[in-house]
Amino acid sequence: MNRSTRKQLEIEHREQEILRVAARIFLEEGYHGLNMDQIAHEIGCSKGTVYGHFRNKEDILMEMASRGVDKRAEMFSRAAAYSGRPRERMAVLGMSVELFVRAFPQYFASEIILRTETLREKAAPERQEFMRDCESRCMQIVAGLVRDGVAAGDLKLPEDVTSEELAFGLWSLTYGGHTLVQTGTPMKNLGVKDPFGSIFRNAFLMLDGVGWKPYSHEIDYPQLLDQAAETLFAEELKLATTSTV
Amino acid sequence: MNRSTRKQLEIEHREQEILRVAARIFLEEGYHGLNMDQIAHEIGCSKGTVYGHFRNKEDILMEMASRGVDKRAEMFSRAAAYSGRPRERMAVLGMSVELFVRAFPQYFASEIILRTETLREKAAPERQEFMRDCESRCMQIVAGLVRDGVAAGDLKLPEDVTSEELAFGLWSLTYGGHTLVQTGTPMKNLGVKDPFGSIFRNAFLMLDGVGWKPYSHEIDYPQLLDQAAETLFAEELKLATTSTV
DNA sequence: TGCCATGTTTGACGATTCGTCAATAATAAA
DNA sequence: TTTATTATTGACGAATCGTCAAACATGGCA
Repeated sequence: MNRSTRKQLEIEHREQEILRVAARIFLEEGYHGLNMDQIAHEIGCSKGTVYGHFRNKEDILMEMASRGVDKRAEMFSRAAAYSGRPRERMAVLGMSVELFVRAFPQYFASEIILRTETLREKAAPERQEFMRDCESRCMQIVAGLVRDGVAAGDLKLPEDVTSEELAFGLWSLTYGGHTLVQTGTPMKNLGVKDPFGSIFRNAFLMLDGVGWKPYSHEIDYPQLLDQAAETLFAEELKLATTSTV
Repeated sequence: MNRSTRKQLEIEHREQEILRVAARIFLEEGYHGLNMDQIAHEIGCSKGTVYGHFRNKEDILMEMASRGVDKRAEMFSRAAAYSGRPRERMAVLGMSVELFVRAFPQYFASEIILRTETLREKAAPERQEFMRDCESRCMQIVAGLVRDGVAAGDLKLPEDVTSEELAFGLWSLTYGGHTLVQTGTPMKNLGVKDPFGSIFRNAFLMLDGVGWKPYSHEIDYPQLLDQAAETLFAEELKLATTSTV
């Protein structure tokens, strides 16, 4: 290994360090608590060096959010490749969203804050682009599962609804639901005892509404999901349970 | 009118002015473009005076967001009191959300940014409380409509779904959907030609899924909604169309 | 009217964070 | 060893924050 490569590696390693430290600070101290001087201080380099990697705070958050969505896309792939009928695999995919949000709250929180456009656009264009790619991949996997269902004859889409539009609906519902939950909205007081389960059941209503078989009452979904969680997402499951307790 | 009352009115009037100016700046320049010095300068008073009304930027945004949700609750009431069967009224209510988002983009944008908890909690506790009240009222109206449907025998809730949980589902779906749309997510590229319509149709799928009659294909909903928009929301409709063009 | 008590407004101030860039240091090539 | 290139530093100016002692306005009273 020559010197130039070693240096390269050191620089790449620092990028990971910046993100690791930033994620911790962001989770603990929030948007305003996250600042470039502290990051630099904690990883033991100067502010200028941090700015060599990222344009600003939002650029760091965008990288963090993208990695989250990238991770989610990867979880979606695993779910989509699971055994069973398309709707069952969709249920597993839905479960993976909950697992993701609980296992990586910092990723999800960075996604939420970047839904404000004027913050989002402060990030480097390449990172914005990468974020869109990751989101697109997630959409494609979900829409693909819908198409699988159609191909298998398990559902017939209404003529005014495409598979992408149904995927968009599921995305809206889960994004919105988990955001409302994550933001201390006092769901308990509003009569929603089990918000996570509720998001799930509402997604099921949507799929029932489009006539996607087997309907939610026709299969023992809880058992299916427990099984799949153990098999496909053992690691994330562990993270999800430790980070909540 | 004695002088002390006049002074009172002047102070209250200034609070409106602050919000009016802040909304404009926030819409045009975003979160970081909104700053206390500029607000003070534009309404012609000192910064200290602005701080007499609001603790900080987030406090202003919280007031703005609350007024938006309050407005929405008021629109919901009108929709819920419209003529027709409960599901038809629910459709009208759903339409009012789209109208709201398009007519008052600044209100909705402030709601989105305050979904980040560390920003939200910088606002004065009373304002946070007021915000929760407004949200709760919206939920109650929606859940009430669901109960009306049940009472009318138009739907039977599954035993694991309460009317509040269904309302939460609709809230998640519309909040999430409009947020994804409002944040330059390139829906067109993702295969969603008509995002607003898509949110609507997905909500319909959910209601179909729970077996709420009359089903979406059984009624001429577009005609119903056009009619209701003219009758109930003439003013908002005008705002929505001018602000988009 | 003039004077005082009360409440309101002001803007200068210290503190914090941002993002830059000329100077310095480290590394690779000759 | 010398030189060229590349990476790192941290002091700096600019922007914004939130505060508060001093200045100002108001209304009641002699």
